[in-house]
Amino acid sequence: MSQRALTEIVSSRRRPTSANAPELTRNKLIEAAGHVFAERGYRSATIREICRRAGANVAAVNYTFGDKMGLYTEVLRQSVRMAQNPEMTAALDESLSPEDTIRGVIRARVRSLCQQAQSDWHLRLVMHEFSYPTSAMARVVDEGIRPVYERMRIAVGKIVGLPADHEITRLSVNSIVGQFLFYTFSRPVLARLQPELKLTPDQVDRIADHIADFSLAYLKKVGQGKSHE
Amino acid sequence: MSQRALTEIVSSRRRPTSANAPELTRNKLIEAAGHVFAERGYRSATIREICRRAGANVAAVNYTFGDKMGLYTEVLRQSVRMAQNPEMTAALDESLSPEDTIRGVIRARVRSLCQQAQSDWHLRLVMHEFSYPTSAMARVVDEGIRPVYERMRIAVGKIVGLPADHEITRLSVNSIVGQFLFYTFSRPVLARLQPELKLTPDQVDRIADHIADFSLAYLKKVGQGKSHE
DNA sequence: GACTTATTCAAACATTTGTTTTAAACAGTT
DNA sequence: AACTGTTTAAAACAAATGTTTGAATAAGTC
Repeated sequence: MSQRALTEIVSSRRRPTSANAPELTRNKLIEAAGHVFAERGYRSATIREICRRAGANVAAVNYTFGDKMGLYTEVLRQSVRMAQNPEMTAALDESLSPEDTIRGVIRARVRSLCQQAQSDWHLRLVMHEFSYPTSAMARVVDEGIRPVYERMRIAVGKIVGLPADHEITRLSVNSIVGQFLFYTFSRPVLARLQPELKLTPDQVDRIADHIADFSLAYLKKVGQGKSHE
Repeated sequence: MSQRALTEIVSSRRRPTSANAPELTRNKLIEAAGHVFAERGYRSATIREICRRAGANVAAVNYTFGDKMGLYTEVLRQSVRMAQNPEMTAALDESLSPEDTIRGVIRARVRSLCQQAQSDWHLRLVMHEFSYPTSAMARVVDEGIRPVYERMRIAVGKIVGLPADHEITRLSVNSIVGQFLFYTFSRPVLARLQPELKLTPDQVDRIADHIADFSLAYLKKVGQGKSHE
């Protein structure tokens, strides 16, 4: 167990009044680790590079988080929390119409593509957890993905006129999710395949609109078919 | 440079008449490496595990392929070749109607999901190259992906009544590709999110049909809209 | 100011891993 | 059988990497 974790248990008061220095290095480590983990994946990321980028000592990770997996878990937790950005939570509001819910979720996710400024690595990290799950995947799915997925199933179900757990409903949600995840997953390939595709903010919005139009065409068609029966 | 590669250049005849032993270990290495690379990714895969699974000596990889990247390149080349299975090449036949082309491509790709028997790792490998590209990515895209992509653009363009390089055409192809790649990428997450989704052969075919129906609803709608103008 | 505690740092450790080396086993040829 | 070239095997190497250690520094408390 890490020196610090031990200390926090033994001493009754954590975080002495001032002295926010440790909290600072802790945050710097998480921020740097996010980038490195997202770029290289868990195994290929090295503690030395993370600490170098964070401007901290090599021992800082083991001191603060116990070990490498402890840091990764913390980064992932942060990442899941960040993925629930205001735009996404607004899209999940129950008062919205089904169509607005779908358009909102798509837009919220796709938009996170072009704001590479800070939270670029969050999504890439979750992506990596998708294809090469570690022990931390279960929590990521349950806390970060399932809520959106469930909400989408309800919205889609209303449009197609089928139960939320109907096979067509589920497959349709998969189709929608697959479309916008593609732009995150395959960005390098996309860059080579369509060099002219620039991810400017308005281009990103056009992509989001396209995905919504593409998806709603099917959903509405099925819904109309059902209403005629 | 590897001992063997050197030999092949110096000696005029490769592959002495009988003596298929080296060819055998070579194939065993590629087969084992495919599994390990697909499971762990390039960096996390170790030569020792590959050789252990192949029943070969640790030095076999460096002897036969020069270095680890040489083996990976060969595995990837094999993988791209395998991805062009008979079903896919049949789907790319120019005489097919646009709709049959699209349905064929989707079906060929999605079907490769359930035949985990042998070629399971091929697709996962390309997936990994998608999200964490190595220097070998360019060839994978140009040889394995671009042909399918171009053919899809033509077929989609015909249905929507727009040029193959129109933005709507391109985005629509992305939407289709994204849908079936989702089932490969996110299989572990999908397993947790929809435990009841079993990838039996007929279920896989239903998924393929759904993706085709889902996509064609939009394409045909746009095509009809265009024909009325 | 002495004492205790928390944090940072440089160095070292132990293990893993890609690679090389050197020799032995094998196969074909004369 | 002797020779030649090819493949395999065991051991060793060198670099990288997660982790630990022990001293130095800072910070708070009496």
